Amino acid sequence: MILASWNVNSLAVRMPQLSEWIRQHRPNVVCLQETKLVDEKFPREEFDALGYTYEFYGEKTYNGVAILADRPIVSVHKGFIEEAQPSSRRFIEAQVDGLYILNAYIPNGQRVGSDKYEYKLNWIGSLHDHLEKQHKRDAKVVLCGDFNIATEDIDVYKPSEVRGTIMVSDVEREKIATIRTWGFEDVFRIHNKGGGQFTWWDYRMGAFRRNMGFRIDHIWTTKSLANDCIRSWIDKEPRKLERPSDHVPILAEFTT
DNA sequence: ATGGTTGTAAAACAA
Repeated sequence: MILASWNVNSLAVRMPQLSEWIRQHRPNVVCLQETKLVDEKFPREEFDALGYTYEFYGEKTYNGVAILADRPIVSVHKGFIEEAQPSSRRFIEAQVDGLYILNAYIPNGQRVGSDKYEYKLNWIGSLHDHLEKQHKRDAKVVLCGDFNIATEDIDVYKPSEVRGTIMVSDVEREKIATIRTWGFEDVFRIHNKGGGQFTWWDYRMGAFRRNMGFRIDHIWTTKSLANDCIRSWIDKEPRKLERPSDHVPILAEFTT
């Protein structure tokens, strides 16, 4: 089974690219973030035509997540049981082929020390509570999505330049480490030991051309599923298209 | 330390 995660930064704008990309790669499960669509506007017919089932949790203008699969999606839950603050639509989970698929769009946090940074930390706390209450670390669980955190220095283009700033600050790294130590492994990192492999480049300053990137989109799995993971990779190609998302897809293949 | 760009939506705000 191949699973992909992609922050499309507006599904309305990116649908033609996503549709073509799915046709080319036919991943079995696709987790999307930043769909920026109310549920009424979710492009059901286009995914029907592609032969995918879907579950989505969207809102106007901001956020929004979705799970697509080429097989049935069951046991869907939208949002957490309890959240630090009233729900922005950033989390959806479901079961596909007996795997628990958790799709997260972790808040960006804007600036270290800001109210939004505090919200980011609290949101991750709510995710931890949710895992404690709803999941078992000995089950086959995938947590993927846009984490908005580069977990190690090799996940950024120039650590000395960005140290302490948003997505790399120590406090948020420690916070996301509480999620990892709950019971996850970073399957991309298991299969790719080197640096310079990124999933996001700022739209500004020719960041992509200069490879000024960050690895902030992740696929983490529990131990038993990590043992089933035979490869994981990033597809940079969509970032080269006209009018790209600022993120690219990350994928993982499981024998499961 | 700002500013650069994109998306949404109609002036800022989020990223």
